[in-house]
Amino acid sequence: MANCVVFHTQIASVMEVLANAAVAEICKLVDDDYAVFRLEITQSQKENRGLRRKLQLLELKVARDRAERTMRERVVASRPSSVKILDQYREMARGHLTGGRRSFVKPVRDNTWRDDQPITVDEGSGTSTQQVMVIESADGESAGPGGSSPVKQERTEGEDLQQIRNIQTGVAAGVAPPVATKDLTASPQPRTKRNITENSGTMNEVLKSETDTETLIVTQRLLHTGSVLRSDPEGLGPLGCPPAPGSEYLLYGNPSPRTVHSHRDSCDALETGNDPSCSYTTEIEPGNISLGLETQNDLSRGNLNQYSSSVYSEGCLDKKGEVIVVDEVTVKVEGNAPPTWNVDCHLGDRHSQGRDLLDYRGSLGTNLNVATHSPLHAFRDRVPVSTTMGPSDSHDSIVFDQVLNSKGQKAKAQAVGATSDNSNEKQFLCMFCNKGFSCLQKLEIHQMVHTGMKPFSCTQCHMRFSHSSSLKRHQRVHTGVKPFSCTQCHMRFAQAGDLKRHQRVHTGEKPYSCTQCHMRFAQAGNLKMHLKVHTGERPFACMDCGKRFSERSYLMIHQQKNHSTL
DNA sequence: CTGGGGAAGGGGCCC
DNA sequence: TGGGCCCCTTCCCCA
Repeated sequence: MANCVVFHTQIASVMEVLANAAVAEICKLVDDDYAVFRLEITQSQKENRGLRRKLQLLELKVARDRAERTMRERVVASRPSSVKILDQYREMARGHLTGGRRSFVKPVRDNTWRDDQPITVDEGSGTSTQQVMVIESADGESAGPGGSSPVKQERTEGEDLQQIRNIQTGVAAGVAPPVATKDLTASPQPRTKRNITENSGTMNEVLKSETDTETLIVTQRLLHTGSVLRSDPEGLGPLGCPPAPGSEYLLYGNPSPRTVHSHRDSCDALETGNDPSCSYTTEIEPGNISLGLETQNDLSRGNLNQYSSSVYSEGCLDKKGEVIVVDEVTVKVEGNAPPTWNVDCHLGDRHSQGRDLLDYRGSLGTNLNVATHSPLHAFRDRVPVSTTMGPSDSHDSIVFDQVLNSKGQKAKAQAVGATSDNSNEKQFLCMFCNKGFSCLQKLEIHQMVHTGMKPFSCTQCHMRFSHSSSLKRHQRVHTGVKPFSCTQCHMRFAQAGDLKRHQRVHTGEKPYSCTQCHMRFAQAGNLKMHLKVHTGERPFACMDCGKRFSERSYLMIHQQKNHSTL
């Protein structure tokens, strides 16, 4: 019995020891796990903080962009007709110039600047600057209290503000900066045209007949990837073509090379010795707009479309444009100006003929870091000013971004490679089809085929065109003008080609023959349609009965007759 | 009703 | 800026 008690006692003590050991082990495990968990939690919290910070930055950025966009829209909407504005340089240079340094041109008459003093914005760190030059008349006071114009804007990103201030203050060396850079919140200050004249002596060549009552505002906004006053990498116009003598591509600042220290990329091969460092301005003046800056020397040809054509389609020509070139154009024409040049990009809205764009939509990737020489960026980034733009803009912009982003790198590479070639022929290759063009402006126009961009819009309908001539021809649809009359009959046609085609009726000419039979046709389209007879091609199927037709019109007739519910 | 040809309307795009 | 060519679409007519 006593042994039994002793045995139990021993068992109890062993059990207790074991239990203690187990508890200690458990506690150790718990402590270890707790430490691990705490470490993980700490890391997660850090990640959360970082993400939250990023989110806040993104939200701020979005809000700022939205506010800016709203501001611009208000500006465009409320801009008095007598105001002449050269503005809207929004991130145009994004992608045009990548990395490296950006310089902007010293105002010629600014005494505080030494002639050899470059203003350089280092963007190597990836920080962005934006710069915008705004020239407007004092009439714009009506747009805001105290003459403050909502146009003037300054947008900075992150450290850019400080960078800009450093530039402005540092460069100006404590003296009044060459141009008035104002924050949106800054109280409006009266400006005089001296602001302009102080900026550049060359302005006076353009700013004729200014009145003393006019106030010109020049605001610089450092651009995201370059300056408004950035020198054109190729010494070309906004269309990339050399400004012809007499053209109004304004050389902003002293054209003397000693005053210009501009960023040059690999396109320098096309540079001439005289570095213009020009900043191109296209200034549009609707006919009813009284300008503070007399740049529209002939309002009688104020057909905006003509103007826009001259601006955008004749960059290679020796064309006298009524332009003050400070920057890109802001065009707003509504009302009685028949055609409208929309600065926003219009992607092809054709259904059957916009295949190029549609094809690209599907194949495009996104690369936010690519850059392109294509001024198409300007279209993308510009503020839509035409109220004719439909709600599809955003989508268009997205698509357009995709086009640009995915193809821009290639375009740049091609352009750079082309410019390194001193040959004057076919220097610029289309990034889509590799077709060569001798002029960047021609390339730009050609690339509208691929991008679907249609800057020429009809004010009487929603048709848009990539060529001004197409718009002009289209307008005969509205006017009913048919200048081409048949000498054999009384038929009249709006297009010369229609007349020529019609005359085959009289001549009996049928140049299109079927290879499968002996049928001949006067029109190629009719032959093509006829060929379906041989191929048995019937691509149009009725959704209700499955019957197939060779032509859509047959299908439509069939549906109307047999499935009238449609 | 369907299929097919003739002809015109109109836009894209190059030169 | 316009000419010219090409293309697609649409309408009309007829078998």
